[in-house]
Amino acid sequence: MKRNGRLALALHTLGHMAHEPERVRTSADIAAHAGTNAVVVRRVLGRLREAGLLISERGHAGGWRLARAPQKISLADIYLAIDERLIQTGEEVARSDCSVEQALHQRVSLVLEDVERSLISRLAATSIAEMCETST
Amino acid sequence: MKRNGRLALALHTLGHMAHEPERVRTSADIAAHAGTNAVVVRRVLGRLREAGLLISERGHAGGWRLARAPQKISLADIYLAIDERLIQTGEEVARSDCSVEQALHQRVSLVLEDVERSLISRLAATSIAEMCETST
DNA sequence: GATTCATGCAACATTGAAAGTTACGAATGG
DNA sequence: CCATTCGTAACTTTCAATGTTGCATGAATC
Repeated sequence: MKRNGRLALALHTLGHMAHEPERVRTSADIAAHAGTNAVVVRRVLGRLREAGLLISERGHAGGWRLARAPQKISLADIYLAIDERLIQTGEEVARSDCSVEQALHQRVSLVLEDVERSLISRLAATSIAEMCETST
Repeated sequence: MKRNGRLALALHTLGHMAHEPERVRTSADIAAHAGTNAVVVRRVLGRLREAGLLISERGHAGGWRLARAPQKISLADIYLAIDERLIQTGEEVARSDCSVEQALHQRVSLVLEDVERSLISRLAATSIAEMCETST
């Protein structure tokens, strides 16, 4: 898989799940479809499970399925569950004895946080259910 | 230096330059102040020169200086000159025989491009001259 | 002109995070 | 009991950013 992989994998997979919510998928199936590895899938989807978006079951008929109706899962839910920010905030490089550095960091961080909030609210406006309608 | 290094280095350096526009700085000086390497500095500032923000001169009294008044250089100018987008667009992974993938990509890209535009217009509102006023 | 200082640039090495892989344990159903 | 599937740890691979070295070029000074 390319870069930015976790979020892309999560969105893609949940998109398909929204299309057939009843179907239970194994990590191996998902990995094959996404062209990646089952362990990677478990790593990524594990975060979504922790966030309450997915349910996983072990054993013979086990696998992954949505934890709630696809209409109730937004792109923002997924974005927040995967800890992979599209907007690189200035990190923690903040402290510095250089006043220019500090002023700069403060100003830029403010803008970035604002932009991030805006991004999230835009993503929150679309559910994964709407995604597959669009693709029909 | 940490991650996100090019943009941070560029902003930091131009911030200082705005403070003392007349002073010509060598790559070595800038590198020492930023805790990095002179070649890295030249690589990064080279982009700003190509974008017309900086002027570099070789030889004995050579070095780097602003190409125009600091009031005329915005944070957006720097952001655009450094080809390091804070907003990771979906790259070129677009083409795929999977309709869910395509619908997803299209939707997310639209939002990201919009957010990117918004970021740039916010950055354009601040000049590097204003940055050092703030730090005074 | 020789020397010195600085950038320009190419080639290589280092680093670090993400992805991929292997291996094994635990749980579930037949 | 056995096949299946997730959970997780440990290790390897990959790749881009950064750092490093070396040398050519240009400009000022002697």
